[in-house]
Amino acid sequence: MHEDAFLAAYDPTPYGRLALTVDAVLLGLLEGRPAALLLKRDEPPGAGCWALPGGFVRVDETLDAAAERVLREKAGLAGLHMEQLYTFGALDRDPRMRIVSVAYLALLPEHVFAAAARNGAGLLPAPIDVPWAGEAGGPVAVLPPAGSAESGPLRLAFDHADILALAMLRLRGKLDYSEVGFALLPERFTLRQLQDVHEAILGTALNKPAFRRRMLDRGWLEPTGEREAGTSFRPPELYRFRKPR
Amino acid sequence: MHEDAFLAAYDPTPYGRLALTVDAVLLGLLEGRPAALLLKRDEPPGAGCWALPGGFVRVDETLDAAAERVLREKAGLAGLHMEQLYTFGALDRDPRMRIVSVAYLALLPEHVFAAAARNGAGLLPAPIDVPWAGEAGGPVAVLPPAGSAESGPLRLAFDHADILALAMLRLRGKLDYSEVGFALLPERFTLRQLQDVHEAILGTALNKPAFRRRMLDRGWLEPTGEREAGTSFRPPELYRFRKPR
DNA sequence: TGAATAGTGTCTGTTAGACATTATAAT
DNA sequence: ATTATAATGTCTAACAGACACTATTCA
Repeated sequence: MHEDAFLAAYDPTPYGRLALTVDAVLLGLLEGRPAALLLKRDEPPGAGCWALPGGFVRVDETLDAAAERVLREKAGLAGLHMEQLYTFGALDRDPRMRIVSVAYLALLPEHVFAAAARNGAGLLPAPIDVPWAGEAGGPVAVLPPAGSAESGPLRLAFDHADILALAMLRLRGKLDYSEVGFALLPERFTLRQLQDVHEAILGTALNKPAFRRRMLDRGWLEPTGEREAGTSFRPPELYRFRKPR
Repeated sequence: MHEDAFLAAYDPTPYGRLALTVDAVLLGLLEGRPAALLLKRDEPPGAGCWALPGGFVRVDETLDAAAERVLREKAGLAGLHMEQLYTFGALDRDPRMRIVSVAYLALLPEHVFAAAARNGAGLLPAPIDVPWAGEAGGPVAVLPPAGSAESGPLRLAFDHADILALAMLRLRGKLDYSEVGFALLPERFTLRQLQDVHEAILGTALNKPAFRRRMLDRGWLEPTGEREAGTSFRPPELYRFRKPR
């Protein structure tokens, strides 16, 4: 096959091997706080640390397909919307060899998140401590879930803390104008639950009437006519997310 | 070195070779309209088409470093801010082999853009026709510059039209709340020029008093006290961009 | 009836668009 | 003076935050 002028100067073989992986940030809510699914690493590098589910990109699959495969094989999940987040290419990300990783982000509804934590081998649902640091975001701390044997913030392998921090920042940025807030909730939810999600992700308190107005005016919420049961006070109405056309 | 459980199942070698490149979207303004620097391809694949400057990522350089090297070697430029845009991994992007490409975006001030077009071998500054298609963006058309031998919209090689379209969309999205609008202008500029840049990128007309207020209230503009020369009417004041602290 | 939260009405300050008006330089 | 554009003032509508108020269910 004819080499063209554009690429001829950069024959890759002399420069050695480079591997490509995908890492999946699987976000959900744990007791109303943002949380991620992590895998415990038993062996080096990063033994004893926690890591994002990930895997190598095969030569015959797209990046999106690799991300979906990781989701399926590592977390037992399928059919979720996954969005490419960023590609991490530091030289020393992995001590074994040069590995560039394309990070993906998926948001898991309540019950899906819980089910994945039960079924995915070794998956730990870990709350993310999101410091309020303005637009810049800042480093996140990942805490052990209640009842875990771990103590103190979890140590994350490789640059996975950076990846998680960027995922939270992206989520924050898209929260106000996109539908991501609904992706973390069950099919039917109350406005209070929706506001709790927003507050947990943003790390700030929100004004109740203004939040209600904004959400209802947007036209994405459909009242179900039903109300939440089991409260010891006035039961709130349940809403459903209706896709905007 | 000890293979760990997480990565053991995905030894990359059985899956064949995969190459990683960077492609640079170098945006500037041509007669007040957004434009990109492109390279003419003389040989297949994509002979006769235009392509973004790009090159393979070496095993001992980061993605950012590879993007800067491409900028230097293909466009003769250095010291520009480059931002990672997206990673493109379709299977048939390049007919020769599986190539995943990390796209980068750089914004070139007026004179830098013009100089690069003169000095970069085979670089063509091509105006981008940005259809106003709401938030979704839509496909862009790249037109030949005035005086060019090309006729009709330029044919772009590989998936580079997609990359350009995404770059324009990203630019649009960041225009209102970030400093990107200033990156395309010379050091001193008038408010009218700034508004023209915004209108060209957004594809819509903007309200003049509101635009002035918003820009001045933001505190990023410093009046130089000087005025533009050579006008046949009241000369506008020249402003300078002052970095927010 | 009290407690607790759901849900609403109203006021106010901020901001953007529309439009008219004034300012200033060249000819 | 005329002309063309710069730059500003003012009115109004939309919207968000603050806060108080009413509504509804269970204990």
